[in-house]
Amino acid sequence: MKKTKAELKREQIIETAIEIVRRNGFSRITMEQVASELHLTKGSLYYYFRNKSDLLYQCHKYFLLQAIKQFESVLHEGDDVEETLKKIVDIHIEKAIQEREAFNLLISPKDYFDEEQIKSIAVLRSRYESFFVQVFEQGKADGIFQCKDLTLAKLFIFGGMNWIQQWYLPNGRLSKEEIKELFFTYIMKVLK
Amino acid sequence: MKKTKAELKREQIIETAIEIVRRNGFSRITMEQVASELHLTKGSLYYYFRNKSDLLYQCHKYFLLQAIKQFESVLHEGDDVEETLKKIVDIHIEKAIQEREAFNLLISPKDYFDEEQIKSIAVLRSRYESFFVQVFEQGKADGIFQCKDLTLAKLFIFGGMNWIQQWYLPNGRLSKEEIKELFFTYIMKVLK
Amino acid sequence: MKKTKAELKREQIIETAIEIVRRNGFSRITMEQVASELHLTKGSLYYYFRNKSDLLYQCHKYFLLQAIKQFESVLHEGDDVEETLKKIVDIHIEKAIQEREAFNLLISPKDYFDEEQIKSIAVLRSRYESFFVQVFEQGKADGIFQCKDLTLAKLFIFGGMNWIQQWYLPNGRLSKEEIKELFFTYIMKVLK
Amino acid sequence: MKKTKAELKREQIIETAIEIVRRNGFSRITMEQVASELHLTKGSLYYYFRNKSDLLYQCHKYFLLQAIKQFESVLHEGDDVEETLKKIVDIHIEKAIQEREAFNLLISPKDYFDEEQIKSIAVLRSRYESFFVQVFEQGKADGIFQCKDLTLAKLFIFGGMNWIQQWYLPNGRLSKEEIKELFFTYIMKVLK
DNA sequence: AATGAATGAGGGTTCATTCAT
DNA sequence: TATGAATGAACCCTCATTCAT
Repeated sequence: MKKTKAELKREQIIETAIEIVRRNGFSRITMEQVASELHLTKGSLYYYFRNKSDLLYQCHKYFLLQAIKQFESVLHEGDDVEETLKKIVDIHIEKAIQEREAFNLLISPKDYFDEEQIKSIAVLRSRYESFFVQVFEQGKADGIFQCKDLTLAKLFIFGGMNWIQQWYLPNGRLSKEEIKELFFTYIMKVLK
Repeated sequence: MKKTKAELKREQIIETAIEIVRRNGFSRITMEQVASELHLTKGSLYYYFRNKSDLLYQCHKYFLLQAIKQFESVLHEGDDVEETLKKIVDIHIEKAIQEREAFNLLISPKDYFDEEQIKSIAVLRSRYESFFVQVFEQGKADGIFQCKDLTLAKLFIFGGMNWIQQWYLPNGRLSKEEIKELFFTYIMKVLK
Repeated sequence: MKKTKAELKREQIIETAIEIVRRNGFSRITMEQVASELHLTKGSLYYYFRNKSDLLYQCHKYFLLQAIKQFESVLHEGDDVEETLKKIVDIHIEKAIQEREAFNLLISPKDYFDEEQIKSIAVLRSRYESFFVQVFEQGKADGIFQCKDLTLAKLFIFGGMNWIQQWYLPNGRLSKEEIKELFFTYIMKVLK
Repeated sequence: MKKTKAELKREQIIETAIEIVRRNGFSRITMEQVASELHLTKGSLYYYFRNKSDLLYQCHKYFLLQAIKQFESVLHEGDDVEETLKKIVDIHIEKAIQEREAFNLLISPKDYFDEEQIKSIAVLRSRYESFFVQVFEQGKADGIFQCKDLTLAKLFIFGGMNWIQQWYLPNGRLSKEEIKELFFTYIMKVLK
């Protein structure tokens, strides 16, 4: 189970790349930048990653896995449906706000990756989203949620939350907590 | 009120550019491509637009204005709140689906434009969104909507709708019409 | 002796071009700029001038002729050698300072023009310089100047004066008048 | 104290660039040309220099430093004021004649560089000019030179010498040596 | 493992110039 | 006379990628 040196280095590069995305935005990251931040040369990166797309894909994966882990620990707390939902909504919104740019690693790049990579990402995404799905289904089973087509509702709700990234400003009219609170009520309304 | 030749040409270029965005995506459009598609040389474009950013900005504007016009004609039909809302939701969703990449012209580029342009876009965007806001407010005045914080709700709802662009597939489980129907019910739930 | 309309327009263009050189520098003038300042289009300039080089050449000529006229009126005042020299030195220095950028019209562009134009400019330049030469020769005839090789001395002196353009600053240690005064003494020293 | 390979290459590029300036003139050098002359691609130059302005700045610096070195070795010969002056005047004139276009690296580009670069160039220039200043001051201290305002005189003299570049022709009436000789006498006259 | 050096394809921009109307 | 439209050649610059060492 031990990681090889190369694997550790690979992780280190990924973490640095994510950090850069966080700071400079997804679209503005360059191989040069990643390398120099690690005191490496551009060329060296190609020892660890086939190309830029590959590196970005790994970042994507890494970021999603981290988020999944967070969700898992929440689910283990065994709260009731509503409490659990509140918690994972809070986490997701927190990410959308806090990570802003890196959040794009969680959501889009669509046409950036090849077939293979997209498939693999799709799997992880759906694992990520499954936490919401599970809670929704549980709520349905418990008779709390009567919403038609929970799968579509999930997409609507995700959209609402992810969109935050587009408009949120630190010193806006509402505090982060207020937003979370209100969004939760909207989500509950949709589901009920 | 007649348009000069140059203005017509400018529009033609804008339409071509939008078409290219539709096909290839917002981030992959080049001046070269726009020019060649119009049987012009790169240089000629600069007769009509100061630079790429200017062209893209004009596209943005053009696209938004078109959408606004559509909304206006709907509003003039003078239906009740719910019917009006259904109509503009349909239009917006239709755009998100039909335009896909060009839809990005309606939403994001954030850091691509300069101060001035961003301001001007902000004005148009808010005009676009104001159609929703009006309906929401009317609904509130009519006592139909009890939702707390309609401004935030609007953002939530927009997010939900815009997100469609990310997941919609022509031959998915649900038809376009079914999606519109269901989304409308979600939206109504949020607002009530 | 009347000037045709076209000739007048040509002059007007030349004057505008010189004005632009004055403001923006010799190397940064564009046809576009000249045209727009005259409320013309680029294309129209080519009705009056074969090309940019031609326009610039005409400016050169125009500027030189003006300077020559100034000198002529001074010479007609019939002062003695030293007084005359002081006057034309003052005028030349004044130009170097006041015109700065346009002054380049008086001195260099070397490799900008074609054979024909260069020859023609050479003639005018030498007419311009001849005022100095005349005074020098007169001084020699009068026994005031003993300097070896007045032709070379002239070049040395011109260089000294023209160089002002490179270092002069409006609020420098010395006033314009002081500079003129001192330079005149240097020049006299060289000639004696 | 050894130079790295990269530094050597950088020097080689600089030397090539200077060579091109010598041949084609300061204003007509292009990155493309520099690259092709070195059997490199344009892109490669950007490995060594941040941009064209940077390359040209380095050329400027290189050229000035070479000239300074030459002066230094002359000063170490410990001649008297007049002999030293003759030597550095000869060197300067030699450069003005021999280098012609490249000589512009020594004098003008004014508005081509950024603040930082201009400052750095100013320092080197003043170091270059300081050799003349030193000799002038020594001459004054020795009672040989009575000239008023040596600083201004220096500018006058520099102008006279630099101007050579504008008019010198290899097969002119006077040989290089004659010019140097006569110019020296002019300079001495100004200073005395 | 890592580097240094080089590549090459692209992309944006400027501008003198042309020419039919 | 003048314009509007278009051209095309030049140029600068970026960056992912390669590869011998």
